[in-house]
Order: sequence, then C-alpha cells, then structure tokens
Amino acid sequence: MTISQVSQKYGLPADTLRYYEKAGLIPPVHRTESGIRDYQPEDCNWVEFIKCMRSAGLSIETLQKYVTLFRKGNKTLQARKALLLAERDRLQAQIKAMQTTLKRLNYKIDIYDDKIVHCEKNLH
Amino acid sequence: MTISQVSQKYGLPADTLRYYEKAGLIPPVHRTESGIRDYQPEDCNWVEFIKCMRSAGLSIETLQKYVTLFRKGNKTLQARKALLLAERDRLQAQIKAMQTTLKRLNYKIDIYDDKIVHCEKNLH
DNA sequence: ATAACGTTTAGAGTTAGCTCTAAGTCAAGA
DNA sequence: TCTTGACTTAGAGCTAACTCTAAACGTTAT
Repeated sequence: MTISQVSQKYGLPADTLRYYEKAGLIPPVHRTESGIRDYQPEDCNWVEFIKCMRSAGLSIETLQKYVTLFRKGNKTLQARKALLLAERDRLQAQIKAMQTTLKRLNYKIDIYDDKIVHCEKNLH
Repeated sequence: MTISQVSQKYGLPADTLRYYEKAGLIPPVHRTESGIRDYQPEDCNWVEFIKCMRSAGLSIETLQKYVTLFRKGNKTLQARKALLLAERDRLQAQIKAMQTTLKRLNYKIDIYDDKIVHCEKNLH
C-alpha cells in the first residue's frame, strides 16, 4: 500500500503519517527498492493503533517511549505494562472529569430552556 | 480577593488568569481604585466555570464566543444554548472514543500479564 | 521520451494555549 | 522615607503537534 492509500484508509494526512514515522511513533515502514513506502498489514496495524491512542489524547512523547520499548524486545515487557497502566489511569481520570463537565453542560442547557420560555412569555 | 489568592484557590497560575481575562474568557474583573484586580464572588464563579470547561477540552475560542454572547444579554439566549448543545455533543463523542481506547488499553494490559508470566516461566 | 502526477527529504511555518520578561506602579513594614 | 514584595502592562518566547514548501526523484500513460 502506498502512503496515499493508507492516508485514505485511516483518514490521516500523508504528512502526519511521515511525521509519526520520523518521530518514532511507528516503526520504520517497509519500502520498495526505490525507497518508496510500501505499507504492509503490520505497518497498517501500527498506524491504526497510534491513531486510536492519539484520538484519546496520549501524547506523542508517550507513544514514542512505548514504541522504543517495544522495539527492544521481551526484556521490556514489564516497562511497557507499567507505561500502559499509567496511561490507563490518566485516561480514566480524564473521562471522569469530562463526565462531570458533561453533567454541568446538561444542567446549564436545561436552565437555558427555562430562561428562553420565560423570555418569550415577556414578549406578549 | 487578589489575583494570587484566586490563583491559589483554583490552582491556576496568575498569568493564566490574566490571559483568560485579556482573551475574553472571563468578563473584566473588578478593580481597586489603583487598578489592581479585586475578584468578587461573581468573578470567582467565572474562573471556576472556565476552569471546568477548559479541563474538559472546550477551546479558548469557543469559550470566548460564549462569554461574548453572554455579555450581550437576553437576546442571545438561543445562540448560547445552541453553542452549549454543540459542545455537549462534541464532549459525548469524545468520551465515547476515550472509553473505546480505555477498553483497548485494558485488553492490552491483560495480554501483557500473560506474556510476562510466559516469559518468566522460560527463565527456569 | 516526455508530460503529469505521486513520492521523497530536510527544514521552515503555523496554531493553540500558555508562560515568561521587562519595566514600571503600588502597599506595607523597619 | 526607604526597601521589599506583590501587582500592572505589552509583548516576546515556548511547547506540542502538526502542516507546508521546495527541490529532487519515481511511475505511468500517451
């Protein structure tokens, strides 16, 4: 698969795919003889994984660390697990904060309904 | 209340409080005769509200718009409600995405547990 | 074989959201 | 009154995460 096909498939700009690879969020992608990227299924899986993690707000730096550990093999299993646990906790806390804000938004919206009804009454 | 007391109370740097005010996320704060900020309870409520919304990821621009509408009075009730509805939908979608990622992280963590057990067995 | 279009790189530019600096003003204690 | 420390402003600087540019090279259709 070419970079533009992968870009299409995952809805990520080609520039971003190159940036992720250069930054080490994705292991080096396979290439044709002439040096053009030729994404293998395994490369696509990395793209999809990183897209998912980025969409939840995991930082570039954290994902770099994860991939760096991954590429060092089995001796980094514990470290990778610790990294994932830390990110999970962060994510859980963030979701909780967002749910609190969501409730508050809903409450505010209800109040707006009341206010609007009240104001329209006054028009007559 | 002085700016440093408000900074303490809400855990936001004084620079950030000034920035929010200058950017219009918070209506102009009350001042002493000599021009020093003297936060009234109503100013504090704005700070707390903006802090909550920012923590859930609402953008500076969106909050500027909301405050601008607010300061124009009752004729903007509908517009403000529409803005809140849009943000609520955005927030709900984001929470959903994060929950998906959370599940995936938990799944991955389980797999790491298995892998670690397997690797440690091989050490003997 | 040449036009047209896709891909490559290094590196510059952009945006959001702060964060810091400098130079000055104000308020309280010795 | 002088010093110390908090406050003020405008504006520069910073970081994360892209996004774009330029110049060169590859591929495909006519």
